[in-house]
Amino acid sequence: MKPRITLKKIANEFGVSISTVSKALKDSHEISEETREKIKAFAGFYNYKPNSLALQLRNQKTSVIGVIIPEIVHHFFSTVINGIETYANEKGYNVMVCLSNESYDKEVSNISVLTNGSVDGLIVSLARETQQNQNFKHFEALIKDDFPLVLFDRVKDDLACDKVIIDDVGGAYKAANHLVEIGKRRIALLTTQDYITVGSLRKEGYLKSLVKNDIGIDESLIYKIDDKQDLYEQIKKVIFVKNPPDAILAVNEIYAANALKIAKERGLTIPNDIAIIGFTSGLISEFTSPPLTSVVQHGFLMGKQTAELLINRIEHTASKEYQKEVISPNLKIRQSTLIK
Amino acid sequence: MKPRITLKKIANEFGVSISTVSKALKDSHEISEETREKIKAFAGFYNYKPNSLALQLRNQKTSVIGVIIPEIVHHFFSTVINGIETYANEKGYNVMVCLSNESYDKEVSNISVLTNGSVDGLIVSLARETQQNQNFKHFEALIKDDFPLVLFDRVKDDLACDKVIIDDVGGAYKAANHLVEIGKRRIALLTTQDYITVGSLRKEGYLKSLVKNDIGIDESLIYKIDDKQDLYEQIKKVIFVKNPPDAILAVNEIYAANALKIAKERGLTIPNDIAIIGFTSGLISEFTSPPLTSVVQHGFLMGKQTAELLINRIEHTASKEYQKEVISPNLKIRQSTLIK
DNA sequence: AAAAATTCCGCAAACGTTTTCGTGTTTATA
DNA sequence: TATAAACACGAAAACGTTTGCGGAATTTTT
Repeated sequence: MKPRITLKKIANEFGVSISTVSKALKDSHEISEETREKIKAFAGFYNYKPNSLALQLRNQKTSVIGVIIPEIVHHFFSTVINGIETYANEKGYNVMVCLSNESYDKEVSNISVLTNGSVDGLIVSLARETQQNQNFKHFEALIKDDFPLVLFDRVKDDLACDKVIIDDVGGAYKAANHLVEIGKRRIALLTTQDYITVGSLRKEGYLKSLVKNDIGIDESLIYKIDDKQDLYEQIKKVIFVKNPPDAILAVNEIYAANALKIAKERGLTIPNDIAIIGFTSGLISEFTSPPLTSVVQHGFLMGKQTAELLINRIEHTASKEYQKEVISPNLKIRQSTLIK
Repeated sequence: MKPRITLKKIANEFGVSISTVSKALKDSHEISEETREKIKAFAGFYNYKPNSLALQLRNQKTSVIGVIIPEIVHHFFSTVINGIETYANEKGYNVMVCLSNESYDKEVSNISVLTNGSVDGLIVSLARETQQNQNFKHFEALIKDDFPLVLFDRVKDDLACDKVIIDDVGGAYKAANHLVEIGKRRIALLTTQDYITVGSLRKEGYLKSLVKNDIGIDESLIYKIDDKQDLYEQIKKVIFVKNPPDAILAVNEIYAANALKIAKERGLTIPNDIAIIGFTSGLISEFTSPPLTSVVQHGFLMGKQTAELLINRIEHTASKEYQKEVISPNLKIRQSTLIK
């Protein structure tokens, strides 16, 4: 790579000082018009751009936001990043993306790398492992130093920082109510292992709905899927039973789509024999047949709000108190729950 | 945010010079063990980390890779980023992601921002607008300065830089051949507007296959979809005709999934009445019914190779010549082309 | 006891920028 | 003609780090 042109080189070219060049390029009245013009012409010709690192160091500000997410090949997370990027860009920030790959160690090391001065603030969604081992020392250290930090989606409640979450309880509640309204009583829940916060919150909404609708809770209808094992086989055990449920609420799109596929394999008609709803973030639900009714999550909005909270923090326009913003999901009704 | 601890502060604490502190922390033999230990203890206690900006400025190296893609809410691009991130991380680099949103202006400004010293190299996939207006001045400027640059997927051939592309011609060729093999003759092509390179390359493969299989080319079977208009209506015109095609080759997943949906609406059986293949990058094809045969694109591998080329460039371990790596897509056969 | 070697540390430059303050020269004012 | 003002520019510090070199003090060698 060719060495970039600097103020010093321009200064040498004209036999003036660095400060003169700097001022000339900023159209300072301190510099004569003649000098100004020739310096600007020269700089323009060589496409001079101030070195960003030098500026960042001097101004003690990078205008970069660090984002750490568990994975990026995931419609929900990429949608959130899109929201973050959009808002951040409007405000003159760039985005540095790091992946924890659900690993605690990677999350810790990402945080360590990003907080060495290269970003002004951090947006994080917790790795699965972190949620599992409940070790938050790396975040507590940040908080102790008042480092601008916003958690989204997968958060830890007692950490003193801004948070943006989906109303998972409400979403599951709405979805389960909908299933009851179309006449279903034996509603199975396909959820995650307990330590995944969103999974247990959605379970909470599901239970709340059953109680409200005077439907007894049948623990045998609650299936905790293990993501590390074969999905298909696990979900098969939900449907290939003597007396299958008449509805399924799945906490994500993949579970729902698999359930749909398996139900059809068993010859059940949808939604009459069995209705299915999934939490969604992607496009799968739209293209299954029948298309799946879904709880949609507004990832873009979430990203924007997350970025907004963070930038307010960075620029000290935030209130002293930490905020927790809750985004309500929508129920998008499609044919998998549409009884004629 | 609390001010971070610096060498200077540690130096003041012990009444020694900054260089002494720096050396002590690096276990230099120039510093007495006593001084070394107390400085290290103090630094450790306050969790000292060298300021990355200062290091970057001094070393003239950021260890950051800039990535500019048209959009991120897209399975293919997020998979590529995943590959880039994985490889870059192994090599000690971080990744800064910017979105052009298919806009020429945004692409130009992203490049301008990223090349002001904040990244060591750039990975780009061209915005749609850039492909349209064929203006590559911003890249030519980079190339003139020998700035490390790698283009992937949506590339411009005559730019003098490394490139990684999918063998789109070969992929479409394979796919069309497969359709012929299962007995189809009236194969419609759902492609993009001409200026999208991948669209026209896939068209090329399609045509090549027809020629090879002695099937006459019927221009009326080639549909150029406009992404800015309603997909559903456009694709409807392909299938709701007097004499619909007996197969469809779609240049992306969404076109294919829509075609499938519409074909079913028209009461056609798949694959007997009409077989469908799509280029894919996402999960939709797996969950449609029947599942769609797809040309799969190996985005992760693409990302890794792209990052590898770039880092070799940055670290001068690359050969003088620019490389063009071609990744062959696979044909994943599913029920939409499986004739019993 | 003198010379040489070793130990321990500080100075200063370098990376590239901005900005305050100072200074010498020219021009305008009294 | 002396003084004040205006003009045009430079020096230097600051952001935080690394590192070659020099030097004082101590220790070892001859």
